[in-house]
Amino acid sequence: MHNVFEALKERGFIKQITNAEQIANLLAEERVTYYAGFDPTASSLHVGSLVPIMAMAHLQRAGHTPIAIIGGGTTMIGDPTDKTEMRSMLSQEQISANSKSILAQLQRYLNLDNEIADANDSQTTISKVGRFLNNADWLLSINYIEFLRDIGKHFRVNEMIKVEGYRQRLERELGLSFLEFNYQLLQAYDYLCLFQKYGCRLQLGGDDQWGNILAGVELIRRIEGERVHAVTFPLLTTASGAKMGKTAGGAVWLDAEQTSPYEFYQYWINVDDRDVSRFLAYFTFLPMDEVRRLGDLEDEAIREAKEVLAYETTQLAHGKVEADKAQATSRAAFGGGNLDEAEMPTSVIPSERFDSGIPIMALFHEVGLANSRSEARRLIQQGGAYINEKQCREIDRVVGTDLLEENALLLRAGKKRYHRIVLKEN
RNA sequence: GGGGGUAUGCUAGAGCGGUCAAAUAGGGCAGACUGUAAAUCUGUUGGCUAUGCCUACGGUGGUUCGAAUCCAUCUGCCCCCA
Repeated sequence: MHNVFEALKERGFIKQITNAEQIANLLAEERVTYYAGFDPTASSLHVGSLVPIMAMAHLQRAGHTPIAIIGGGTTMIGDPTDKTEMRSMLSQEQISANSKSILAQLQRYLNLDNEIADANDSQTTISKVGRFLNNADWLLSINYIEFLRDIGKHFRVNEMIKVEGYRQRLERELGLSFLEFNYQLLQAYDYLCLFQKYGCRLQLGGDDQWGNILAGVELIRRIEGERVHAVTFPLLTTASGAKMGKTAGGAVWLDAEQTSPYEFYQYWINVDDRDVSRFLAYFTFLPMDEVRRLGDLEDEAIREAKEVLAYETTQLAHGKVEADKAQATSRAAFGGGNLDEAEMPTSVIPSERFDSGIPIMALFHEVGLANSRSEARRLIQQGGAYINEKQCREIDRVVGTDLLEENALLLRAGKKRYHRIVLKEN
C-alpha cells in the first residue's frame, strides 16, 4: 500500500522532518492524531493556508485524526517569526468571531467537530472526526508562576535565540519584545497539551515554524519522555517570487464574499506557467500520474492544465456548482462564448438613473472596476475601458439608455476584469 | 534615568525654505506583443465638480510672504550609557 507519508513527499509537502523513517512507520502502523495551527487574525483563510489544509486532508483521508488549532491565545501575543513588526493584537470577541468562519472553511476540506470543542472535556473519545480547538482555552488560564516552574524551566535562552526568526530579529536591530519572545514557549506548550489530552504526536506547519515546533517536540520529550514528530512544508512563493496568494486586490480569500468563486477561479488560471505542476500537486487531489501528465504540457497546451487546476481548486473551496459556473463564465469571457449567460460580477442599477445618463467615469468607479474617478479617468484615457466590448476613450462619455442591450450592459476594464450592469425598472 | 538617532506616498528610499503631489527602485494599473502565461517595450500610478482646486510628508503649536524642509513640544521606533 502506498504510504501517506510517501504521498505527501511526492506531492512536495515535506520540507523538514524530525525523522523520516519513524514518521513513515508511525503513519503506517497506527491512527495518528496530528495538528496544525491556524491564525485567526482575519475572518477568512486565504489560499496560502491551503498548503497545511491539503496536507491535513491527505492525512485524514488516510485514516488519521486531525486537530485544527486556532491560535486564539497565541494570536494575542503575535508570532515574531518572520515578522518585521509586532502583530496587532485582537480582542477575544474578534478572534472568536473569526474562528467561527474559519472553522466553516476548514470543514470543506476536513471532517471536524461542528463546534469549537471544549478543551476541558478530555474524556470525550476522539473519533476519526477531527477536532477544532482554540488554544485560548488552555492558554488564557495559565498561572504565570506555575508556567515558569513547569514549562519555563525546560527552556534555555541560549537555545531559543538560535531560532532563525529570533536571531534575525536580534541581529537586525529590530528588537524583540519579551512578549514575543514567549511565543515559542506557548506554541510548545500547545503541543504538550495536545499530546497529553489527545495523544497528538505530529505537528505540521510552515517551514518558518520549524523552530517553534521543535521546541514542542523537545518539551514533550523532557516532560513526558515521549518522542513526537514534526513536519514542515516549504514556504510557498510563486515563480515570480511573490508571496503566494496575493493579487492586485490583495489576498485571495477562501471566503466567497471576499473573493468570489469566479475571481478565485481566475486566480488559478492566471498562475505562472512555472507554478502549474507544483500547484496541481499541492492544491488538488488528482492522482500524481495525472498531475505529471498535466505538468508536462507545454506552451499553449498548458492552459488545459491551468483549467484543471482552477476547476479543481474552485470545486474544493466552493463546491461543484460554483466551480461549474466560474468555469463557464471564464470560458465565455475569454473564449468568445456567449457572455450573456455568463455569471459575472453584476450590479443592479435603477433604470431611471440612465434616463439622464451616467458619466462613464462614475459608472466604472461605482461598480468597483476603478477605485476612484481619477483611476477610471486614467483607465479610459489609456484605452482600457470598454462598454459592451467597444473601447471607449472619451472621458466625458455619458452612458444612457441608447447603449443598453436587453436592459443590461457589460463593462470591461483592461483585459480581464468584467462587470455586468442590469437595470431594474421601478 | 541620561545621551543620540529616526518617522516621507502601496513598499523601499531621496528630498537646497519657494520651481514638491514630492527623485529613484519595486509593486500596481493600462497599452503593444502573446497563450486569460512569462519576458520585453511604452504610458501611468493622492483626490476632485480638473488647463484649476483640495488633502498629504508621525501629532500639535510656532518662525516665515512662503515649510516635507527651521524651532518647540508630544508620540512611536531604534541605538548607546546606567
